[in-house]
Amino acid sequence: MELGLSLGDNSATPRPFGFLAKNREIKSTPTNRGLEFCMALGINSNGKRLLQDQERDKSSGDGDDESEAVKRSRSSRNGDRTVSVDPPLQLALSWPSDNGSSEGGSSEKVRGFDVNRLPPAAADAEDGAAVSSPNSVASSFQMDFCVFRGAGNKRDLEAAAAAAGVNDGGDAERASSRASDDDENALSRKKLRLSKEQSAYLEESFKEHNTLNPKQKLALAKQLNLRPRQVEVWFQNRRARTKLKQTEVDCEYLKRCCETLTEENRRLHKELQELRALKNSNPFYMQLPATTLTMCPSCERVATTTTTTTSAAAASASTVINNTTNTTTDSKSKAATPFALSRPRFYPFSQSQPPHQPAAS
DNA sequence: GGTATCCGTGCTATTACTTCA
DNA sequence: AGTGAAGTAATAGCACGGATA
Repeated sequence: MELGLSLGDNSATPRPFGFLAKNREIKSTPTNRGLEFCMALGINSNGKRLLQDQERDKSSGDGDDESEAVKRSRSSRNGDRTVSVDPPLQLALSWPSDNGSSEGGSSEKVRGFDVNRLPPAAADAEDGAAVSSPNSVASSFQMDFCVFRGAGNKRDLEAAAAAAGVNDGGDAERASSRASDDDENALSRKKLRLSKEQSAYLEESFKEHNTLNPKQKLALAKQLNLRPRQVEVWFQNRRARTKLKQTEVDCEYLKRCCETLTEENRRLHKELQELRALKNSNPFYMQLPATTLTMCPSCERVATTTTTTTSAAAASASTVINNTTNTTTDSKSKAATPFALSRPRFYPFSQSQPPHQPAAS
């Protein structure tokens, strides 16, 4: 198979960079379907990603154009001060079939293309000379292309720029070497799995602070030989996991709470019925003064006992029932509920201490 | 001082991939 | 070997706050 690479659109009049303005026009032209498969093939680590994106665009049809436009606007918006995230160089890739046939054949080849492998031509193109014509402007763009696309996305661009210092003379080199590091990662994985050491270290950092400032992010990334974006994503996902875990714990707690309250309510209702029945059968039975009731000093609630069989106790029991049914609306009564369980917390870290809970009465 | 815009960041939902039972 | 579930890296989109013009 032979790869034919051409700069600009396929029109007869080559205008090296005119296509940048016409990009979307080209893309939407049915006769240029092959042009969708352009730019960055095998040039750097993100060649794979770009190919995947193009493939996704292809498979999802024109419906994705809008989101793509949004993305573009976002990236251009975010990148306009430093560098454009849009590729400065667009390589139009044509796939001449052996029988010289149609675009169908070319798309078939596209489908058969292993995005995880460098195409031979591209592998040779690591130095940039193999893809572009020697006299073309493209070769002078090669470095920039590698550098900026290698950063991956907007946030990496920023991070890389911050790490290297945008205007420093040696930055391109540094960033470029980073990009080539990414090449290895990107080519050898579809999805990175962090090593145990990396995960453990990130976990340790997360224990100290569950968010990162840019400095910490960069330091961590450097230390773990990861991209800052990866560190950022890891922390994001870690926070999400923590929150999810907490939600599960909360849910479990509320469930238990509900069960306990239901059971207690049932019991008190039953007791109340018994007391009323007793009162009706014997109205003068043991009228004890209310002062015999005990009050919990911490929650300021009247403690009821199952052995109390006075009318006053019945009234008290009734109060308890009313209180328990209002626990969701009245915070005070909620806190005062004798069987109110302290809300458990998911503590991922051993050093974390649960908040102080008042002693249950 | 109020307003609009830009930018960075976090959160959430979702996807895509890997691992394991 | 095939499969579904669980775990998780990665992406996209949105909201919000701070900085600046």
